[in-house]
Amino acid sequence: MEAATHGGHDAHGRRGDTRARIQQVALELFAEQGYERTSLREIAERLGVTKAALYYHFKSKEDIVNSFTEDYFAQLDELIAWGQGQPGTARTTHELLERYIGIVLDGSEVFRFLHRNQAMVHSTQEGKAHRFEEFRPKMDALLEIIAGPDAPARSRVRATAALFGVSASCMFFTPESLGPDSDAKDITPALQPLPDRDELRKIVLELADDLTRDIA
Amino acid sequence: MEAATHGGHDAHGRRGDTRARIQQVALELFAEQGYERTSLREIAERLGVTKAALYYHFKSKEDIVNSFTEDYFAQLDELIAWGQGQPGTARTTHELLERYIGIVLDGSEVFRFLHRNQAMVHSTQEGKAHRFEEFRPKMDALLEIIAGPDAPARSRVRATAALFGVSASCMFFTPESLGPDSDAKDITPALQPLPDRDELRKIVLELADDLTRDIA
DNA sequence: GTCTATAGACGGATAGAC
DNA sequence: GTCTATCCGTCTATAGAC
Repeated sequence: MEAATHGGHDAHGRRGDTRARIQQVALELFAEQGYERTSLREIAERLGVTKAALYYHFKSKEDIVNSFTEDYFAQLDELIAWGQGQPGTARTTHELLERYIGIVLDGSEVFRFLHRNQAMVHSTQEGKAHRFEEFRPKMDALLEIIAGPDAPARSRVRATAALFGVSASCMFFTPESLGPDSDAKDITPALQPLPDRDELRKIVLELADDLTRDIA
Repeated sequence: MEAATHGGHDAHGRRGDTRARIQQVALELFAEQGYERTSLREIAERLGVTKAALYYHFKSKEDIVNSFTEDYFAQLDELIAWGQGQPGTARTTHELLERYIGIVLDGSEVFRFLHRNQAMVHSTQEGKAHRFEEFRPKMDALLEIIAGPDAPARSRVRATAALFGVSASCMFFTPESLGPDSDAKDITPALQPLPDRDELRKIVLELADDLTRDIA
């Protein structure tokens, strides 16, 4: 990921992949400060370009968001499709959780963004149709695969806690948000030191198993 | 709560408690749509007054928020103080979780607001000092009481999952957001039917116990 | 592909009459 | 306590030059 893919004759450290850089900076700022509190001016400034340049690469502010949520949602869809085709066994639940954890861990910055902009996910006003609205139905689908249809309250609650406990843990114990600058502290004290990725994966999976062990 | 406290000689159905009504409507809208996406104009409109009227009761938009987060935060502070004065036993953890669940359940609308406006909680820009910033440190304090100081990664992750799994569950399985209007559906299908409050409390406490059973 | 300049809307907040 | 009227800032988005 560090080495250049083809030569690397960058002029002043930055190539012509402006589009990707916009996505990267936007995701970072949206996740950190929130979508509404981040203006295009701020994104442009940080990139050393002007607002108008952004509109060459994306047709709107929301379009930037959609560009990096698409991959994430596609992964969830794939997981759901897989889960729905499996028998409703404990083995399926375990594997589903394992894969889900992988997705969250891989896309933890996107997940952080979704988490910190929940308000967007839940209410769409006036024609605006961001892709986020697809988020909740996806979580519901996962819940139903885990708990099964028409499951008792206890099962549904535990499945919910598993999914969200796992998500929150992955997010809090993953320092991906820290850009190249803030290396030291930003991390809440109670979380330190951060476990490494594989250890975290194991701990989180165990915990999710504990929550879903005895449910339908 | 339904009966009037003193006579009830309301003119046209609404008393002079405008301030309380502002809080109520604002909380509802902020929780539903998000803080930034809710304008003072919208709040005023729904109350049948003008923006300027709001400024008689509150000095700013943020001031409205602070007015209803204060109680909630005070309860958390009380809980933390209590927890810090207890021995680090399993019994303490159990009771702490029980009380925490009570707080979240009682103030579930406020909690929903905090959850859906995470971006505000995490980044404060330019002098603005909302009380939210106090939220994360409080959660950290609770985590430390549960896991103990210098606990291994597994303990800290499980404590985190317990706290956030519990919170998310309480929020999702509590229909308090539904105003007087939308009585039927708004609730995500996978959660229905909603368990009653006491059943939910029991289920959630059990789950939290499972997660914190074997940790420091 | 990136810039300057600007349109057009809407936001929070205040002054002062009633 | 509530209203009308208004100020001033910022935002998204676009037009058109280079």
